[in-house]
Amino acid sequence: MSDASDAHDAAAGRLPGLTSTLVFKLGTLGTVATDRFTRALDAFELGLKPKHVGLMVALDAGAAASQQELAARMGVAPSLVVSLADHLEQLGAVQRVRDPQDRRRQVLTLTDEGRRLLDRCEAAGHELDAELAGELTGAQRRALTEALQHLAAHLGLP
Amino acid sequence: MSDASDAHDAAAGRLPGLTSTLVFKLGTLGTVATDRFTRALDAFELGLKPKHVGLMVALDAGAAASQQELAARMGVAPSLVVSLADHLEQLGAVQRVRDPQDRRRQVLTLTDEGRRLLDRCEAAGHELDAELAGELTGAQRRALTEALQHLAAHLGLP
DNA sequence: TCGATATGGTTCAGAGGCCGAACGATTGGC
DNA sequence: GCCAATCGTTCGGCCTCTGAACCATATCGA
Repeated sequence: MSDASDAHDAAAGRLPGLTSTLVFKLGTLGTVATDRFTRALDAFELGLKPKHVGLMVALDAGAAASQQELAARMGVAPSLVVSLADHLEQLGAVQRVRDPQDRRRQVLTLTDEGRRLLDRCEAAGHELDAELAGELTGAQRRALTEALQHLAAHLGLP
Repeated sequence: MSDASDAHDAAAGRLPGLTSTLVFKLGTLGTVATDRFTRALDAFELGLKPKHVGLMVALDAGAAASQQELAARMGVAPSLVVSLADHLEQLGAVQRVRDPQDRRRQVLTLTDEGRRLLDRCEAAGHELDAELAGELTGAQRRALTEALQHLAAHLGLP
């Protein structure tokens, strides 16, 4: 990890710097990414925020789940899931069904409309990918995706 | 990017999924990263948030700058820089000096105390890096850092 | 069977972060 | 020497998210 820029910093009497850190890079690039994604969603004019999409992804990922389970998966307060689900239900993207086995639980499922919406989000995601990583070589892009995949897996994320 | 998991999804009648997207990965991992960094800063008990560190990094990166320039660099409203600088000044990490050439401008500089503080943040960053990427091979980690570097450079970030 | 306790969902008030519109101080153009 | 532009600051408000109530339902124990 001692590359040319580090050597330059050292010559200037400085440490490598926080900017060479993984957390820092991930943090800043993460904000940029969600920022752009937010704008792309705004273009849909459906009042969607990244968290709405996060909920749909969580729904799509596993078996039908209660709102509490979803909140846990998303690392978010259950009360937030309520409002997210409210909005998605209003859009017809999500369906709330009382679990007959336990009538306290609301089982959320993605409707066909929700699938279509999620597909649109995915398309937007790919566009942004091209925009972001357009100047990376195929190999670089592959390495990046793979490394991020490892990281996510290591942290127990989707 | 058609790998095994994509093939699996396709077999299940699904598209590759938003989760295979770069924006999505960057977004989620970015939140995790800033989340952990925030907690690390909390341990300092100085009331610091990632944006404070961002300001210090911006100060450290270039020549002495006015608050407007810093706001532009950080992609943030000038009024926010005021409160960030207020707090850092109160900690003795930053110094405000009126530019004699243009007495409207406040020139911010990092004090020695600020440097020490920034070093502590960097140390925390490296700890988190070890925690995050501990299970990656050296080559993977190098590839990741390099790719993120490319991305950041392409977007005009530090 | 019935009461006590726990759990899922919802509502609501409020904390926290951030922006945009004002405003005073200072500058540069004419 | 006035007028417009610019810098920093203050302040009001929006938006997001959480935690504490609350009702409905379920489970446990006697």
